[in-house]
Amino acid sequence: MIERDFGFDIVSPTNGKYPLMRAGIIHTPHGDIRTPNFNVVGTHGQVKFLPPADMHSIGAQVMLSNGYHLFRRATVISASGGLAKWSDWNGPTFTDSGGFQVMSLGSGLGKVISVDLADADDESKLREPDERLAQVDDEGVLFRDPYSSRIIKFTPELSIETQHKIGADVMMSFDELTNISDSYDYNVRALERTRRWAERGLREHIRQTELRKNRPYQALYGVLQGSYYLDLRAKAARDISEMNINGWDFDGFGLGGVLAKDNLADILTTMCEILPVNKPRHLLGLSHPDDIFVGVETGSDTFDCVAPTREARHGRIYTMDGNFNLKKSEFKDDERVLDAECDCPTCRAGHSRAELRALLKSSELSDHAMAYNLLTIHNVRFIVRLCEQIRQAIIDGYYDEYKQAFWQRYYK
RNA sequence: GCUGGGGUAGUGAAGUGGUUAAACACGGCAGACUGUAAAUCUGCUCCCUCUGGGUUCGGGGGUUCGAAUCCCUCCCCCAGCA
Repeated sequence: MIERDFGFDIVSPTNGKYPLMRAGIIHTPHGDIRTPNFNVVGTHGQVKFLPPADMHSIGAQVMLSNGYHLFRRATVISASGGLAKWSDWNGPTFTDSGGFQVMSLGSGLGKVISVDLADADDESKLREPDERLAQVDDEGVLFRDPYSSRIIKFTPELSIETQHKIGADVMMSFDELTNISDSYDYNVRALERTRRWAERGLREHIRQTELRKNRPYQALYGVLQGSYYLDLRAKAARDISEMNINGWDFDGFGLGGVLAKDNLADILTTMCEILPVNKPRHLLGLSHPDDIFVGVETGSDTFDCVAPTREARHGRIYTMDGNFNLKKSEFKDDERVLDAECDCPTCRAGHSRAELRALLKSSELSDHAMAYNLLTIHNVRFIVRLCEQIRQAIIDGYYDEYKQAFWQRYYK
């Protein structure tokens, strides 16, 4: 049996009001991750407009990339010593499996991801099968690149093999994320498929781990689906946490496809009550403050989301008093920094809203790049700091007070 | 002064006798964004009492059933020649 250079320690006292909530430390070959933590998304192996030095300067702990997007470069990354070294981030890394793309390039193509239960069970909202860039069957997913027309058949085995080549500290099992409009019956079938894919992925993981004995151990998280159906969520939690092949099981869990905002707490509670306490859980794809609070309270340890980086580029700025759109004309002559209390390098350097707005709206590409960098630093720092403060509040026992104070200002 | 080209939304422009002029692009204003087909996407952008109605193609006049479009004249811009 191979030594697993991966572990999770809970460092917070138990909390009666939130029995599932915890602060902890995830140990990886590239360093410890203090949780709760926001993992910054760098799909293609680097965070857009946030180079490694900036990542470090704002206290980011993890970069999360994607095995699907890095598929063609996996061999090069492997030869360069793995994702952490290749990207020059040199810290802990996660990779996603490509499972999200089953939905984003498939049934939900071209649409904003719906989190509205009004769209639930309404199959008319689904993309027509022949228009999709991702076609699912039991074997795997056929991805079509719209630019090159290249076709890749992604299977659980290929996803895991690719993620092993990329060499992130934590990998995700290949799952099928369903659309909120998919029917219950479809979700039953998709969940069973995801369960079989998890098992195939775990087998491949064992094989790859033994093949790459000289490399640092890469943890594999099993991903749970089930849409907003609590019975399916419970089944997923049992199936994935009980999965065991020759003594091998999952090192942690990815909570996937949690799109229904109205139902978030119930979905997460249902899963985390069943999952073993001593393994870390990653809540896939969410980062709005209210989602993080709910996630933390119901037992999630790490988070990731494209929103802080994408919204920064689009001029949506996070502050303690809520968000604002920097592109609005009212900020044209606003000499204040983005957020008076912010400790990010952008705010500390005194960049004003007026200046940043001008850069963002400039016709010069180099000005855009400057604005994107400064704004991404700010937004990501906001979410990273939120997680740091939540962690401290959990450990020191004032979580509820912290949450109330934050909530009253942010959602006033 | 002469010759030629041209004046159409904030800007650049399509339209060159006949469906309701203003397509398209940029700019402007607002919105969206949750495991990144995203430095993206959507809407609005002449005026009004706005589910409708009205005014406009540099100014004036003319030809015609009908003119941004043809003619005359004036003004302005650009190029060349004096």
